[in-house]
Amino acid sequence: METLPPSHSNFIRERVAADRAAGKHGGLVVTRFPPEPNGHLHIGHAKSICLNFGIANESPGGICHLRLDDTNPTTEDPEYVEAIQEDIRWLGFDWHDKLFYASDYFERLYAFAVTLIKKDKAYVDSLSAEHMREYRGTLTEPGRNSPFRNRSVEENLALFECMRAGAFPNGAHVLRAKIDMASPNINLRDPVLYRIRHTAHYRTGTAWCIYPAYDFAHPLSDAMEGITHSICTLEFEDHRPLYDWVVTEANAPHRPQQIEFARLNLTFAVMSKRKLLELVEKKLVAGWDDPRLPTLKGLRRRGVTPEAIRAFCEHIGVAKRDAVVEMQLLEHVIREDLNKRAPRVMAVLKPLKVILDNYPEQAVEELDAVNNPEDPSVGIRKIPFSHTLYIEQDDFREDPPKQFFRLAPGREVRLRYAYIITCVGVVKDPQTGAITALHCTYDQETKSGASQEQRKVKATIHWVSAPHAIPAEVRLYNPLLTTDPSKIPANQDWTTYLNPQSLERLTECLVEPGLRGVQPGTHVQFERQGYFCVDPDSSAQTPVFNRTVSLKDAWAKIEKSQPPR
RNA sequence: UGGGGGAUCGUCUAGCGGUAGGACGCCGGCCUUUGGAGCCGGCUACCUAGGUUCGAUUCCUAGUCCCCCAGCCA
Repeated sequence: METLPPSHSNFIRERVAADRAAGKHGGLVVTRFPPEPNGHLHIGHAKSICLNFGIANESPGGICHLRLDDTNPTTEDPEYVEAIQEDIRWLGFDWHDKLFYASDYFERLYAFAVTLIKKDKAYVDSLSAEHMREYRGTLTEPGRNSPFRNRSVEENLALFECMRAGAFPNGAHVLRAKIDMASPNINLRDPVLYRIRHTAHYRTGTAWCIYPAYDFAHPLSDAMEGITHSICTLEFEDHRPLYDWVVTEANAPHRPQQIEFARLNLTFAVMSKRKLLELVEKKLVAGWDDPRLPTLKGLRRRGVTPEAIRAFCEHIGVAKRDAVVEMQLLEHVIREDLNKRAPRVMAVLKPLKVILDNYPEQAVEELDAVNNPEDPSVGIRKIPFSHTLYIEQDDFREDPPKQFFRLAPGREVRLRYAYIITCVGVVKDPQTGAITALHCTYDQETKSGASQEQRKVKATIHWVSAPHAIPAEVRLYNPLLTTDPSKIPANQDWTTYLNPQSLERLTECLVEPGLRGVQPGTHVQFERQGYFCVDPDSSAQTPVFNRTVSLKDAWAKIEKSQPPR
């Protein structure tokens, strides 16, 4: 095979294509993305969104519904409903007018339940939760029938009606499917279909005090919407017989096909809803949009574009085996995307003063700098150059190790878009011995672009002009976890694996003057350092930058592999 | 342990009885006024054992290992 088909095929797309070819569902493709509004979307959801919307979009006449799966009023919140929609739109997908709520189906779902009761396929059980658990049996032992399993259809109908009417307290009764308490598939041992919850729902208010369970509401919602392919994650695989049972026994008007795939796992990332919520609630992170989180809001604030996320989802593929994707792959697609679009600028994160002894003290030159070597159409800009500059502390070594090409006493480097300079002196704090400034000389003949200058230097470093630079804050992010989440023992407090260095705030940074007043959300590359995104915390005087991802750093690798000196 | 799934380079992922491919990563080299980007080359894989077949990653059998299920969560 020489080239991959457009939009990497996978076993699900193949099945959908085969169904279409066979004329199943009249050749129609209707998918759905069914989040529960009890948390914010993360990159794992993005995989599902790309799959569901992607498949629909590439099928003629195909459509993907957005359905808020809001059947549990105790955990859900309208705040999430809005946020979910915002995130999906931001990712670049459109459900058109196909926005649905499971809660809108409550009346019809109730009718389906009545149908089931009338067929003697469901009954009201009055066992307590604890007793029900005992009656359910274990993985190896069959369950036992509830003593209430043989209630008459009439009694069940009456009881269920009373449940709806609010005659009973929470937990007094449930509606159960009547399937098989001895089934080797535990999900088929008379699963709960409805439970009593005297809790107001964010959409239906107090209209209901009984709420349908996932296993009942989901297949029927799919069926009512005419979903052809109901794509979900692996843990629902052994619910599929139940899904099919509900559709059949409730006499649903349509039979969707459930297909399961493996959810996304990412190294060093917190992906579980529970843990994400814990981080936010315990204020271990700044909020749902903390740039260290793999939430869509966090990634966006960090500076990851929707295009990069979609490319990532394309790269990781879709299969049924459990997999943990390396963070490096995400970083790669982010760099690939930002390399093409992010304008280059110069910023010094940890400044070291450089005095050019032979440069006129009051002189200022405007130098030409290329905005993006990958995109000539964005042109050039002017940057000021003067007698006093700042360079990166990391770009100078008093005692340079092997293969360190940057500045050192007696050595020369090129200043990007400017001149070649030579280090002629080191100023130290007499007290601490810390290096406070460098004296250098510049070579007038080596001005960038001057055609006569052929001299090669080993390194080019970035800089800013001291009198012109503006102060900035830069936030560097490192993995939130010190290990893969899968390697954390279940009996241990996972928060002990939080990386204390996950956020590094640098407040003494200096950036080139053109960055004054940049709009939040702007992407830039700080030359030689990485891609950064302007944070909403920025003020008119002081921009704040989030490091989206660093540039690949060949020197860091060399240095790491060198024996310690 | 009953049931349901899954095992292909370090990591993702292709393969659909005919030379095991791609991406990330890693290692070299070229190029370079970003140690960036780009370009070139290299590295490493079919869970095990049998069987069917001219030929098996693919089909069959028996194992092994991993994941999921005992919520009135989804």
